[in-house]
Amino acid sequence: MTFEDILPASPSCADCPIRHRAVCSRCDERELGQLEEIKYYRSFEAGQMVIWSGDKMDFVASVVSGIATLTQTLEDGRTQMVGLLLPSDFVGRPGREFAPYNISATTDLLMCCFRKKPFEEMMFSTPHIAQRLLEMTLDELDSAREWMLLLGRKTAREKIASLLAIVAQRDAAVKLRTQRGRMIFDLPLTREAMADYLGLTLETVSRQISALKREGIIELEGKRHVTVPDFDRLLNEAGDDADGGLPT
Amino acid sequence: MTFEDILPASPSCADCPIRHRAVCSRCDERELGQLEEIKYYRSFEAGQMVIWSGDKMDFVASVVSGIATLTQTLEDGRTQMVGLLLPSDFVGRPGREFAPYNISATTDLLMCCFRKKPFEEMMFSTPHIAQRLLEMTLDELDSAREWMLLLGRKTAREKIASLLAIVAQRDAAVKLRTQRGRMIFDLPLTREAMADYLGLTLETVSRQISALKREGIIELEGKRHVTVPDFDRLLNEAGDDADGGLPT
DNA sequence: ATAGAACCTTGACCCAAATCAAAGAGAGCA
DNA sequence: TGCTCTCTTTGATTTGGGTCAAGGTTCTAT
Repeated sequence: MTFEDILPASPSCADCPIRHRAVCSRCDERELGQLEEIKYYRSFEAGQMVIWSGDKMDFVASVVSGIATLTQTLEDGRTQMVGLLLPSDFVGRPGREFAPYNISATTDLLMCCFRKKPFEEMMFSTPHIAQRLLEMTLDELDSAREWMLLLGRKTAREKIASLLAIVAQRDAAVKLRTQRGRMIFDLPLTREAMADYLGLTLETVSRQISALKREGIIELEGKRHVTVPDFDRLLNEAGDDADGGLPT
Repeated sequence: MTFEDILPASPSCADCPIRHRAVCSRCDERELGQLEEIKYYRSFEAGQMVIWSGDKMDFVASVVSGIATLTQTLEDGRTQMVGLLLPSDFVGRPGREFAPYNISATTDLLMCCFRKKPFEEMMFSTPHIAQRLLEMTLDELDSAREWMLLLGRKTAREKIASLLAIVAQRDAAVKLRTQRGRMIFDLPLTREAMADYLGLTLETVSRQISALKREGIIELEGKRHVTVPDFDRLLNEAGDDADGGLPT
């Protein structure tokens, strides 16, 4: 499976794997050629570490398929997820040598990587790429801050509803349909990973999901397959009208 | 009082008010002249709103003196601070038309503003400025994510200790001395503002400050004037060895 | 000086979510 | 078919921090 299977090609930029959130909506032939030269693929198994916080990170990358998470931990093991990488998301920090978080694959993961040095050189010589990167970073910052509001002020139920709403919307976006009625998708995270994302325990996550199910706000088939019969009703439980916004 | 009183001038860039965290460590004469043409000062009284979330924001700016906060709120009034602007901090979003958060002055505030349009033009034609802005935005993102760990996983006591440690370090940095022993500074925030920053209630903030005082980890004179007799001991209460990191 | 407002502290009580514990459900495999 | 491992659910109990309430401080204005 390649990114082609997951994301429809942009006609002007068919072979650029990071065209969706990154540099390529305005790439010309020369730039595409340059990107082609410095790109390579890496795949990871579910549970595998992509990079440890503090390690040297000599690439930037785009998620082709699978899910990765960015996490931070305290010394005693308490962990907080600070970002979730879904297909088409970009990760990497031009101008930074070391990774600031743990990045790990929660499912099998395929990433399209670019060597950092040449990527940076390209960025410095190509204004629209630097602009695009700044724009992306500002998007991430907005998402991180929206998540701060969730972590600091929302109840457990609101947190769960917000997460479900965001995953549902991301899923709908990937499938190229935006709807506000019935939505069906698979949760890409374990209860524990959700807990780490929301600043809760896994038991609380489980209980709140059960409660939403009991009340008919969601339907569950197995542990992961979710049907949302009425998206607006779910959104209503999320504590705001926020149209999504998730860290990275 | 001008920024000159607060921040030492960089010799190569004496008149550029955003030299410290923004664009000017490598500015040449021509660029300085351009900045001079588009800059203006705005002052605000304590409690005044600088801008409302969603409003058009046609400037970028640097804090000269005073404190400003970035906040987000839910419809029912629960509010979460997502950033704290201290002297020398930069605020603004090249390429964005509308403000994503409320910005308000918590003390009297002086900002050095640049009209956005010409600032952006300058950025697009000057590679080192775009790079510097990207770097700054990545710093903010790291700080926001560090704050996510605090909001999601730290106890009330650890939150307070973390905030005190950060304010102490920022204060020491402005005074151009870095120390790890005795530190003396004034809290720039009310108990309520601290609560909004930390995702707590003001009563809990007050109780935890009292507890730290009772145990001799801090000394208080009045409500705001703090002495930290042993900085390492305070840091120890913060739950990690983190060397600061605060949302902008 | 005095009144009022804004801010802060402390106490009593309560509750949402954490913790501790045990048992179910699926998936893979021998 | 049953075994085992991982993930999930549910129950019982505890607790950190929220809520409600009453005073205390400090500052400003008169």
